[in-house]
Amino acid sequence: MSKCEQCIIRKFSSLRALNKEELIKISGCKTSKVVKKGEVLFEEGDYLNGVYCIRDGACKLTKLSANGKNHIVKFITKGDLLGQRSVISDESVNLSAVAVNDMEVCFIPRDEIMSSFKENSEFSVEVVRDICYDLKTSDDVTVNMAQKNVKQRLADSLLYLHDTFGEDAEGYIKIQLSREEIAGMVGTATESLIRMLSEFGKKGLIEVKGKRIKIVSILKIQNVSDGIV
Amino acid sequence: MSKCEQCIIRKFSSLRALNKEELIKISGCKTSKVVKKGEVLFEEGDYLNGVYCIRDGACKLTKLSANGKNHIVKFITKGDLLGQRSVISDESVNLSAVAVNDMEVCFIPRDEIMSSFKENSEFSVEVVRDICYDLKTSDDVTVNMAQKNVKQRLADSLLYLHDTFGEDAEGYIKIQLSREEIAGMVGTATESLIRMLSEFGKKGLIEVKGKRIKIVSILKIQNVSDGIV
DNA sequence: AATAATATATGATATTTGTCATACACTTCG
DNA sequence: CGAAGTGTATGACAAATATCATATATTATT
Repeated sequence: MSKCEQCIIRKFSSLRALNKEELIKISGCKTSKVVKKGEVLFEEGDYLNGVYCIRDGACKLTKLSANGKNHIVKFITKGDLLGQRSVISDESVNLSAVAVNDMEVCFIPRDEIMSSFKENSEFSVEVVRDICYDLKTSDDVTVNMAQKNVKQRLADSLLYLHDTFGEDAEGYIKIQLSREEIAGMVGTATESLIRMLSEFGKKGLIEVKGKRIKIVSILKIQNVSDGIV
Repeated sequence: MSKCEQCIIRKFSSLRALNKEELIKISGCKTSKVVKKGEVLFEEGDYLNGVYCIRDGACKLTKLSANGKNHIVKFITKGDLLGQRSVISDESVNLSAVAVNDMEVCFIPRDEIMSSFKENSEFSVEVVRDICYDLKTSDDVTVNMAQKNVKQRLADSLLYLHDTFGEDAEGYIKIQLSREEIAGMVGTATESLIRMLSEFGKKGLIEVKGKRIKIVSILKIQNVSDGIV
């Protein structure tokens, strides 16, 4: 079993604030596992008894909406921690987590996290800072969802994907989602999304090759997002 | 100056987890003030050096959207704490706070909050629990904003207002907002909102008298929110 | 390789929502 | 009291978006 003290991944999350003893203790009780693309880490309503540290791969956090569509709220990628909110507030998770590519994750039991949270104020401040950041972001997204039209929201989603996953050698965003999934991020009908994607393509904002999308001009997409025509 | 140890309001927020010494210390350095309806507590981008404890009245938290409209994200009312996110994560606030009726608030300096946060784990857990709850709620709202149509969102907003402010003797929701403000909660044009309000009125879901709104049937409004026609 | 299943694309049309114009109601303030 | 300003309401129309139908492409399965 790999040792947390030597794991670089922890440096990317609030786990960086843990001291050596804490890391050794966690090493002893954590479990590692592989999650294949499409597999479910947890579902809306589940209670987690620990947090996941994402060593590789990514998952989507989704919520089933009132009208039966799966909305992708955000993606969790390599280096991120998953499930802190639920563990700390001792509530069920409100989102489902599904792998969007093959993942490698470590599971750290609840008790370890909570004891560090209570005893190591540097760690607790870090954790809270993360959650606060998420809250701020979520409020911003709420406003965008409420006030922007579908075209603007698609621009936002493309920028978010680009930001989160980066580009491959050819400049394509390093994640492949179905049109239905993207529609579920934007909050629109799949057909509408497809039309808008090809519109963006025709206008030279993006290049589409199957499921792969390349942003031609970040600036132009940003202008669309800001409603600058 | 009133004493925090004797103040009942603190029982409604995470401040309930503070011990007597902490409360006495806060009593000595807190300031109280009255904020008149329409006055601004802080604006998007400000740095707060403390948190507000709302002793009476309410304020709206708004954000200016890309298209220039003021979106009301939520209301903060009697008993709530305001500004913890910004203080703990040491970032500027992302929302503006404007009184929607006359308020009485106490201001607790940053240092007091942070020292209790670091030393009193019961308090820090409470604070984080609150922020986690807000995060969960915010994600839920995001999904609703993205997936529901204007009619459903209006139903949600009415239920939220009813929940947050309660009813007066005649059954009207105990807050008076302009049509423009409600439109800014729902994320729609003011004219569309006005039309929909009168549609709700004609269908007997609500009763409207000037700025005062009465929900006739919570159940029916809930059905609208759920898209059950 | 052929077939089935699924995803993507596009047209036609209905519905929803936004915009602009205008009218009316209500407040405020000199 | 009356004028000016603001908020609310409504009609007419335009634009955005959803829905349904269907075609075509892509992937999976045998």
